[in-house]
Amino acid sequence: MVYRRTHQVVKRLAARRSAILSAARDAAADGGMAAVQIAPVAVRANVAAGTVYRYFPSKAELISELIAEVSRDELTAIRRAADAAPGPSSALAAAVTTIAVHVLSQRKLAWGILAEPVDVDVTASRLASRRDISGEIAARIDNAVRAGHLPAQDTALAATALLGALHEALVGPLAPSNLDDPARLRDAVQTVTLLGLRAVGVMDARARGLVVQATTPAKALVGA
Amino acid sequence: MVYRRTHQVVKRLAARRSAILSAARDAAADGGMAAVQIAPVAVRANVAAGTVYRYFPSKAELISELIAEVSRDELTAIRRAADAAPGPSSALAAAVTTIAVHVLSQRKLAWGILAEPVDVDVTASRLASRRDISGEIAARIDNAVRAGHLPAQDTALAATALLGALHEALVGPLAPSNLDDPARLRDAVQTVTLLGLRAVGVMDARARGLVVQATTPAKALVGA
DNA sequence: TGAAGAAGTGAACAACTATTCAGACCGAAA
DNA sequence: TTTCGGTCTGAATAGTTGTTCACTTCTTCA
Repeated sequence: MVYRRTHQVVKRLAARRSAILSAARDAAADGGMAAVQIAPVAVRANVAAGTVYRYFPSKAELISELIAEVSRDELTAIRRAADAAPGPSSALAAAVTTIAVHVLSQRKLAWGILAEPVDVDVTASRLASRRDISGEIAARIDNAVRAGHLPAQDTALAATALLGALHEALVGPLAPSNLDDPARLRDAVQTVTLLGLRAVGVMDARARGLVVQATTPAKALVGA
Repeated sequence: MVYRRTHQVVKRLAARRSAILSAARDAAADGGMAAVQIAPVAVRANVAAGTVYRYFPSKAELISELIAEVSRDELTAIRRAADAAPGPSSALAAAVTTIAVHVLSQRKLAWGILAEPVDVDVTASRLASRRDISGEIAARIDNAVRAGHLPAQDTALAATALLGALHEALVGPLAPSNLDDPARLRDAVQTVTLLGLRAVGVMDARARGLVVQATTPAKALVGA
């Protein structure tokens, strides 16, 4: 009398799991990580608190998966943008711009994923998230160096610094306030991208059209 | 029958207050903000838990003062270093280097002050801390711009980005690991300072001796 | 249709710490 | 030395949330 999960049940279970994860993501996007509490998330997902624990062994695990998921999406977007660029320098510019735009369009989520205080230990998945994205940027810098567009440098450190600059300038507590205005937002993205590119040795990004060019396609994402 | 505090008592009270604050600072330097809990801090300060509340209305207030104090010290050091420099560009370099060195020599404390999760709300004092230090850097950038050494730019945003880069690269979770080795540490400080200066438009900081020059006096601080 | 096992429920529990407060202790004035 | 307000103490309190578990509901299969 073996009980076997019907295909339908398997699907329902998967859907429920993903509903819980989505609920957590929505909560984080709304109110930051502080809003990711088991009871409220359960309500959003239309399940009971106990049910969450049938899918995730602990809150730490839930948040870790949330971070991993967001991070995965981010990485995909970065790669897509960079791969579409015509050369290594503009690929780097596109990657940086993509991050800037994403981060700005979901500021609370970004802050939550990156740095917001959480009451459980999620350092491991935050570390992984940073490592993945920083690694991607480092690779793009490396490409530009190899192509002779940038001076040789410690690319890993440069990538990390670049991300730190982006995040602090765009979602940190000192970030400019009126970024809801699309024009200002584009300005901020441009300015910060320019700073970042100059830091790694790009000399005249604006003149060469790297920044503006990279900004244009990404701009659409803000509306979405 | 007016009870008046003797001068001696006043002094003892002040000493005790400062002992509590120091204990909190030590705890933070040892184990980050997580270690700043009322009971352990009280033990370090040789008082009972309740006594802490005769000096600080809440844990939030205690930590806020801690942040303000560290921030004040930091600002003083930055100003001293910058004011001792011969010109605006090297003043900027000196300021940046000073921050880098300080942050590295007290990594846990820096991380705690800046970004570590805390269970009480200290956003206001963190914001103030950032604003003060970022403001100082912005002013130094401004000086260099006015002197014609740097291109015109949004100095506030640049300063914020610069600090973000410093922090992420030096105390963030992706910071290089073997910074206990003094040589590596100096390398990291140099590299990151260079990046930061390039970002704001300094073209050949290393060639012009800005970075090395600024590093040398600050190096002594690491030992202290 | 019914038996057996899986999944879902939500109120109760547990653990962690900031905070309180009634009483002990200390120091200043008489 | 006595009195009395200020100061200190630390065990008890309180509030917050993650987590559990006895029970209900649903699903599979004979």
